Amino acid sequence: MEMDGRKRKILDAIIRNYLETGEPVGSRTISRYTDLHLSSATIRNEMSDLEEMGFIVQPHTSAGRIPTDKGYRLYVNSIVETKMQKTEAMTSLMIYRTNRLEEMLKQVVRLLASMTNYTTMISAPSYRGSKVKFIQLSRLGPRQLLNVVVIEGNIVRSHIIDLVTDIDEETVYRLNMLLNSKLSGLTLMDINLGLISSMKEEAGSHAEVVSDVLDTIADVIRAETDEKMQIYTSGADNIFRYPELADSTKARKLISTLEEKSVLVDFVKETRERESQGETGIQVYIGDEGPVEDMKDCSVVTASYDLGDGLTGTIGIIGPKRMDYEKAMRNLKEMKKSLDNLFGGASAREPTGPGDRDAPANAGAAAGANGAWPGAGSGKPEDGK
Amino acid sequence: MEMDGRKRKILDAIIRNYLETGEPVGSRTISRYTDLHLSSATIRNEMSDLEEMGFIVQPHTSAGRIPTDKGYRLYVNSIVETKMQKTEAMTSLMIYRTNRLEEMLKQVVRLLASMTNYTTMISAPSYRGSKVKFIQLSRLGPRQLLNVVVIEGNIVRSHIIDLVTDIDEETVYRLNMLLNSKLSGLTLMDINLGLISSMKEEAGSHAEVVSDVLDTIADVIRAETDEKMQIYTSGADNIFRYPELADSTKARKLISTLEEKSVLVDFVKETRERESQGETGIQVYIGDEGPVEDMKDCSVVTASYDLGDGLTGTIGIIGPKRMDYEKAMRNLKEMKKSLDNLFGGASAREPTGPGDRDAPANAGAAAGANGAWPGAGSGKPEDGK
DNA sequence: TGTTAGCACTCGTTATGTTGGAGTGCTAAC
DNA sequence: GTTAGCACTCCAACATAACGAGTGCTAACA
Repeated sequence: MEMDGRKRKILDAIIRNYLETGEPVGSRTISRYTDLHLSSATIRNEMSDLEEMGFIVQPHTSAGRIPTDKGYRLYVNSIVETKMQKTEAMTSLMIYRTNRLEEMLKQVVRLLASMTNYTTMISAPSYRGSKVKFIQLSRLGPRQLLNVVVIEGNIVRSHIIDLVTDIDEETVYRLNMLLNSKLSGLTLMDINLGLISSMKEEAGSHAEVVSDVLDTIADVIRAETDEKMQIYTSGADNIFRYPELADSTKARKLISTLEEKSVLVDFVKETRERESQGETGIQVYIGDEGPVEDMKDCSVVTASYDLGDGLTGTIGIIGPKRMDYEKAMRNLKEMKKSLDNLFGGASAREPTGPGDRDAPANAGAAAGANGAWPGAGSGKPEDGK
Repeated sequence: MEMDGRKRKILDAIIRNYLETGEPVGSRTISRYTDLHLSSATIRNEMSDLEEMGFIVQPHTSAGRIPTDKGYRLYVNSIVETKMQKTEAMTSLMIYRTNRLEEMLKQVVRLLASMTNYTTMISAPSYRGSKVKFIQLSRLGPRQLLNVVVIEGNIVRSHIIDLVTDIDEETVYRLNMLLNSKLSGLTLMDINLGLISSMKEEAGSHAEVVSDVLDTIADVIRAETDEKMQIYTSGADNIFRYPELADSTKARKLISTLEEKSVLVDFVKETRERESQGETGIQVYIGDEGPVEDMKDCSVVTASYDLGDGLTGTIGIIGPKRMDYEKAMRNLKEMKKSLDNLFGGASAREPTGPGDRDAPANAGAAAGANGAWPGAGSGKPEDGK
C-alpha cells in the first residue's frame, strides 16, 4: 500500500490530536480538525488503511485510533527533517552561578524538567579522554599520604592513603618524580592495569608503597567507568501528569527505574554509540526502541553535550509516548547548545574578566570561577502549567 | 475518662490489626483477636470510649475504627518503653567494602529500604565540628594554584584557584606557612568570615592572592552548611505498596518532596535539635508532628549516627502512618549501631591491616572528590554581565 | 473511481438501582 | 459490668440500563 500525502496528513492530525488529549481519536474529529474537508467516512477508510500499514491501532473495537511506535517514529522523523533545520536562537540558561559542577548539573536538569513538564536526566561528564596533568603525594603522617590527581579540564581527585609501613619525606619526593614522569600526559584510558603492574615492578625497594599508591590511582580510574557514572534526574513527579503512566503499577516501575539510575546509563551508552556511528544531534527512543525494558511505555529524547576538554555527557527527556516531541527536541537542543558553549565555546569567549583565560586547560575553572555564564539573563520556562 | 489496662489492650489490638491490613477494624474482629474474651458489644463500648478520648476515629459512620496520630503516638511510646530496652544483637552490615563514602551511604540507604519496604533517607555526615588538619597550596602554573584542605576525619576538599597576577614558588611556600599556622586546629565553624577578613589585612604585599585563597576556603565552609547538605534516598517506589499513599495526588507530592531533598533537611535539623535537648536514640514523627507539610500522611522514624571524629548524620525511614513501628525502629537502631561502629568504635580501632583502614580513609577522599570541581570563586566575581 | 450519507452494530463509560455484609448505637435482660 | 439482640447506616460489589463515540459496510452520488 502506498503512503500518499493525504494519508500522511491524516496520520499527522491523528498523532497531533492524540498528543494533546491522550484519548483515542476518531474519524469525525479528524474530519473537522484538518483542512482536508473530507467526511468522516472517507477518513475512516483512510484510517483503516493506516491501521493496516501499522501506523495506528485501536485499543479496542469501536474506539478511536492511537499511534503505534511506528507511527510516532514517522512523526518524529518528519519533525527532524522539516522543523529542526531552522534552529531557533538559543534561549539563555537561567542557571545561577554555582561553584560546583554537580550543582550545575542538578540545576540544568531541574530547569529542563520545569521547562518541559517531563522527567529529565543528565549524566555527569566523563573524561575518559582527558590527560593526567599533575600528580602529587603529600605526607600527612608517618603512615599516611594525601594523593591528589589533577586531570585536564581541572578535574581534581584526591584520596588519602594509609600505609602499612612508615614512609619518609625523601621517599615521597622520589615517588612524586616517578609518578609524574610516568603518568602525566597520559589519558585515564591509557593508564590501564597493565601499565600499573609494570610500574609496580620497577618500583624496587618501595614496591609496597608504590603499590598502594597505584592501586589508589587505579581506583580513581575505575570509579570513572560507566558503571559508576553519575546520573541526575529531576521531575520524576511529572509522570503523574500523564494518566497512562500514573497507574500505580507503571508509576512504581518507573520511579524505581529512575531511582536506580544505573539502568539509565544504558541510554547514555546507546546515545554515545549512535553518535559515534555518525548519527548526530538529537536521538529519539520510542517505546521499545530504547534499551530499558521497564521504560517501554515511555519515549526518551537524548542529546550529547560537550563541555570541552573531552568532557562529554548526555542529557535526556523522559516522557510518555505522546510527548510533545517537537518541543522536547527544541528544548533539548537549546540546552545542549548552552552546555556546549558553557566553558567558552570558541565564539562565546569573553575577553573581559579577571581570570587568565588563555590556557585552554584554564577555561573550565576560569569560566566557572568568574561566573561568566553565557548570556545569564532572561529566559523563561515556556508554558508552565 | 481513665485509661485502664483493658482499654489499652484493645487499643493495641486495633492498632496492630490496622498496621497489618490497612483496613478499618471493627469490634467483632477485636473480640476474637485478643485474649480478653469479650463480646463485640463490650468492645464497642470500649471503642466508643477510646474514640471519645481521641485515640481512634471512624473514617465514616458505621465503619471500623482507625488510629489517630495520638493513638499511634501512644503505641510508639509503649514500644520505646518496653521492647526497646533489650536491644538485640547487631546484625552485621551487608555492605560491600567500598571506597567512597558516597557509595557507602547509598548502599546503606538502599539496604535499609529493602529490609523495611519503606522509603529511606540518609544525610551525608556533616563535619562542622571537625578541625582543619592540613592546608596545602600547590602551584600548577604561573597563575594557577591547587588548594587542598584536609579536615579531621580525613575529609579532603580541593579546589583550583585562578589568579589575576602571577605567583612564584617562594610566595606559595610562604602562603602555606601562613595558612597552616593560622588555621590548622580550628574547626570549620571557628573559621568564620571575620577571621578571614582579618587575615586578609595581615597578608600585606600578597593581599590579593591571600584574598583569593581565603575566599576559596570560605567557599568550602559555606558549601558545608545545612542548605547544601547531601541527602540520599531510596525505595521511593515503596510508597506504592500502601494504597493510602499511592493515589496519584499524594504520590506525586511525595515523590516530588523526596526528589527535592532540601525539605528533608528539616528532618535532619529537627532530629539534631531534639537530640541536643536530651532526647536520644530513635525519634518518631507521626503525621503532623514532622516539620514537612507535604508529609503529613506519613510517619518518619529517624536516628542520628556518628562515624567518629565529629562526623554525624541522620538516617531515617519514611512510611505510612500504619508503618510497622516496631520493626522500623529495630532496623534503624541496628543500622545506627553499625554505622557508629563502622570506622572503629573504640574496640574496633586496632589496625588489623590496610584493608580495614582503607575504608575510612577513602571515604574521606570521596567527599573530597565531590568538591574537587573547579569553580571556587577566584576572588573577583565581577559578574560577566 | 473516489466520495459521501446512512445505518446497524460494538463496546466502553456512566448512571442507577439492588443487595449483602460489616459495623455501629442503643436497649433490655442477665 | 457484660452480653444478646435489633434497627439502622453506609460502603462495596454487582447487575442493569442508557448513552455516546466510533466503526464497518453498503448503496447512492458526482
